[in-house]
Amino acid sequence: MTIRDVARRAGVSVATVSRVVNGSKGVRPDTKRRVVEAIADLGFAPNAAARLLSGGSHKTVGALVPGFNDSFYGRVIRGLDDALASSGYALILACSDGSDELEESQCETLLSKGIDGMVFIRGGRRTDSLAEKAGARVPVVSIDREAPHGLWGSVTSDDRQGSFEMTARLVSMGHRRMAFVGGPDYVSAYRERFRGFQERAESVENGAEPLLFQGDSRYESGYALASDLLGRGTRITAVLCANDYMALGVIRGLQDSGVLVPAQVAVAGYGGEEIGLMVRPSLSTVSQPAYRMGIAASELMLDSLLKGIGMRGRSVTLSPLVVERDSTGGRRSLS
Amino acid sequence: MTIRDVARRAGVSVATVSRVVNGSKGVRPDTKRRVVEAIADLGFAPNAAARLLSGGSHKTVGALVPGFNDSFYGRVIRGLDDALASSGYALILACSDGSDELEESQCETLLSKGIDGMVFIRGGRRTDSLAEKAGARVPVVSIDREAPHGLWGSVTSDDRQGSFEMTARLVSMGHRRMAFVGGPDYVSAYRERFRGFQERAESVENGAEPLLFQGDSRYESGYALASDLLGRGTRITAVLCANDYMALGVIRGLQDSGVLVPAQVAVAGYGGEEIGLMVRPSLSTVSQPAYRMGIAASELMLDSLLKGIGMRGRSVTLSPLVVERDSTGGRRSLS
DNA sequence: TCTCATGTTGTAAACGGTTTCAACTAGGAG
DNA sequence: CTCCTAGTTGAAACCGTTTACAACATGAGA
Repeated sequence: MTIRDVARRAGVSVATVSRVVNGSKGVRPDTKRRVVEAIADLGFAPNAAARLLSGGSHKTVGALVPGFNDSFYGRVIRGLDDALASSGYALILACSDGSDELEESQCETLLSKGIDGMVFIRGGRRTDSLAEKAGARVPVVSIDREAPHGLWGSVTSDDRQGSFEMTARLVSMGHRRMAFVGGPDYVSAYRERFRGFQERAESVENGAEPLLFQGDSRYESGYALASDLLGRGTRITAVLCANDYMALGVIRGLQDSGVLVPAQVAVAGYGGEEIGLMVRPSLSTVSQPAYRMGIAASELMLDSLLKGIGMRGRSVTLSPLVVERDSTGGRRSLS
Repeated sequence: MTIRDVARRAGVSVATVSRVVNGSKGVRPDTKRRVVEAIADLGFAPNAAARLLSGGSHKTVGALVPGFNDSFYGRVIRGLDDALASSGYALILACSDGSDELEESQCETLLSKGIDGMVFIRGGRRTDSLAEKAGARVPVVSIDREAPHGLWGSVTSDDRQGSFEMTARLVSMGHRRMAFVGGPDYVSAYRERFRGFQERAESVENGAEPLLFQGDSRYESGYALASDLLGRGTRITAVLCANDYMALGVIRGLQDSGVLVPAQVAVAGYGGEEIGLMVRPSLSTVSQPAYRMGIAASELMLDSLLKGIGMRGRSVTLSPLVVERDSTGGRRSLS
């Protein structure tokens, strides 16, 4: 079933069929009708590979996602897709499931589909080198991960600021001894979140090292760390976690040890996951502008695709929003 | 940068380069070395479109996902991807975001990438007609949605059975007046879940119509329906929801009205979402074998792709698992 | 030396579209 | 009637690969 079959059936040349299929003008109405009929009769659908080969583009951007557990990814994807779609571009995804090897092969898979651009969302240990390789072929934007030396486009939210502000809120509520539950070190976002915490906490703890507990970003690790938090000599009154799932884990862990949240210990998360509204106590968190990050990444991408603007050094940083809910709400401000 | 450039640089013909690139044998070692060097020097990467056009296949399957809020989708995707990858197939995704129009265009996008097969996960009102169109081009499998007249492959879990069993558990715990919170009617899974509930509940309620409250599958609708549940004359002691998010909403709604869960009203969800473990009371639910559903769908697909087995009438039904946790645990069995 | 099998390499024809350019048509102006 | 222009249409080149087949070289066996 090729364009030639259609041409034969309609009694015209392949060029004419191509024109009809692509809506080019310069085809007489009745000729066009004949062709359209032939297409319908034969159920013809143009071969994408041939089309792509012969000059065109798929008008498609690929995105590599670590997984779908965090609603963050879903919101980013919606932003990406909405903005790309309005310029006629499509988005296809591949899932690395947080594995470094898988990430590499999935990246190759996407690239081999003839995509026009590539978006990396967060990613793992080796994502930078992948992005560099991909960058040699198509424009690249990374989301929620800093591009080393500004080698490609990046969209982040100001994790340091968000963390700083949330910590400041905790301090203003009277907390003096606080702990941070961190995530894997190779995620720049997690490092920044600790930095923001550190910067605000330090000034209030008279030189005591800010307490850092290392988690793996999942609920279970938060749950497990709860007992470590309690085991400390100094009494911790507030905990900021590098993401919402660990925060939930910490809350459950504390509760299962008989500690009241927020009355005895305040707990805050980071990310603005929707689940934070569905739990009791509802979770205080720093909400990431995920949807807008997707939009911003698309805009960077479209600048490059449509206007040929290079990616080098282009980066956008959005501001997160501190959302106070019940998990930090038990204490009244002492100031 | 084409195969011709490489050929020129290595001083061989394009055929030889192609042989080296594809690892075909019949190339002298030193010739091969020269070609490999030329490829490395030039940074050559074969053009996928040309490759695809000239006989090959991408070895790629596409999947259409409604969204990424439910962890169900993530688990299915992992199953799909794992099983496909072990046969050398890749998976690419597109997200319909629950919108019917978007679903159509995304489907077209995937198809136009030259995929070898198509998987529909759940889907919306118009998914069947889309699947039919897609089925004319490539093998199709639908997950968690029945294929009308067995026109293409389908993998479901036995929603009626799961619902029936959970209801039976509630009955055996002494509940006599129960309600069901349903989801959108066009999702066959939701209809089946109601049927299972109905079948078991009827026999215990002396001919009273089983109570059905219609939700939209989201947390908020569950929350909103909680007051309706309370408004009933008859006192409801147990609620089964068509999915976990609505169940969480119902629980929060009841709690906010001062009703104790599970002491006064037992609430169960459906789906086995991971979030069910992170809330208090932890959520009783019917766990869907999502990962295994992904695996099963891949197997159907690979049967068709590798062995040429037709899809018509092929369907797999897996058994869900009743998971009792705290949200139904307050009552002791009266039997 | 001739023949033949074997191993290596090159030529050219697909694959299914898009697009350039030339050719043809019809109609209006001069 | 001739010339020119605008509107349609078709022939053929091209996109970058794979692969069937032909061609050639080499060494062994007769």
